[in-house]
Amino acid sequence: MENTSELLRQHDIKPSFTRVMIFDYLKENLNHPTVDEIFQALQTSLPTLSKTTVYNTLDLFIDKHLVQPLLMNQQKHYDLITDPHAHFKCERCDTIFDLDVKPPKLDKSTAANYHVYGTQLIYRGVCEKCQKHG
Amino acid sequence: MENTSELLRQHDIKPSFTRVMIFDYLKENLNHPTVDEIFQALQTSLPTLSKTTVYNTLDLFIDKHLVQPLLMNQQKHYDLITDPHAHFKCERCDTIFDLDVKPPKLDKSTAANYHVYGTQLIYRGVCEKCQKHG
DNA sequence: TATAAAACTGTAATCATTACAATTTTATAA
DNA sequence: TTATAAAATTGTAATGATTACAGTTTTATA
Ligand SMILES: [Mn+2]
Ligand SMILES: [Mn+2]
Ligand SMILES: [Zn+2]
Ligand SMILES: [Zn+2]
Repeated sequence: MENTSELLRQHDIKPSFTRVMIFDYLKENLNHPTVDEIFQALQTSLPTLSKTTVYNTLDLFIDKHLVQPLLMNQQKHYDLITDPHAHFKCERCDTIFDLDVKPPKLDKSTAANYHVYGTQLIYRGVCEKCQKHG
Repeated sequence: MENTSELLRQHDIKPSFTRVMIFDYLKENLNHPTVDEIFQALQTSLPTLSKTTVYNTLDLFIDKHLVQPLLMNQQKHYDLITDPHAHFKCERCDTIFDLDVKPPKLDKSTAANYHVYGTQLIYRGVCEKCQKHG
């Protein structure tokens, strides 16, 4: 168990109470929550929380490369950047599953002209449950 | 040079004039255009074209696995499915560059529970031009 | 030629995200 | 401590890409 405040400071983020709460929520919920899910989950412990703050905080985390946004059709999902892994997006139920597959690193010659922050490997299709149901 | 009408028919799409035009535009413009770009480009040759038709047609192409949507923050970009390749998204100028890298295929055991339509490998970062500019 | 189905159009509604001004909290210095 | 400035947070309004939908045109079929 790591210290969130220290980790945020290491990434040039002042660890306000709200920011720590949002970060810890992401750490304990690696199932790619949306802004609404994060907002609703934290409302009881942070009654004055504003949805704008959730947006701002997540954008800050993304800027500092602590969080990766997963763009879905309807709304963004957020994933703490931990071990490199791939995702499977079900196009029926819009669930994002983790896959234990590492995205390939760009070789030097291909990456020569780019400054690469992060990598996403996404498989699109239909999950088992949705295949059965129809 | 392939015959578009025939190709569409092979994918259960009735090759209307509008659909062929939109498909051919995508074939000749592999730079990941948006709906607005497609719409504006085709307006001169199809003066009565509606933006809704562009949306509907692209959704149809996606359903039939002819086109892959690339989700950006602001709006969707569309890429004809041809040779497997990766993308680099510049987070400053929102350009999507093609990379000559093949996304890895899921091995049988990992893909056991999923029906995989397509794969996306996306590198996020800053392109050369944006690095220089600031 | 009549009828039905499919394709297309135009406008209105949706809704996640952003902009922005006001307020509260936190840091800094007299 | 107290005053002042900076940063963080809030709440509401605006934005804008996408979708819904009803009406119209085109195409297929009998
Ligand atoms: Mn994940
Ligand atoms: Mn491409
Ligand atoms: Zn599913
Ligand atoms: Zn750029």
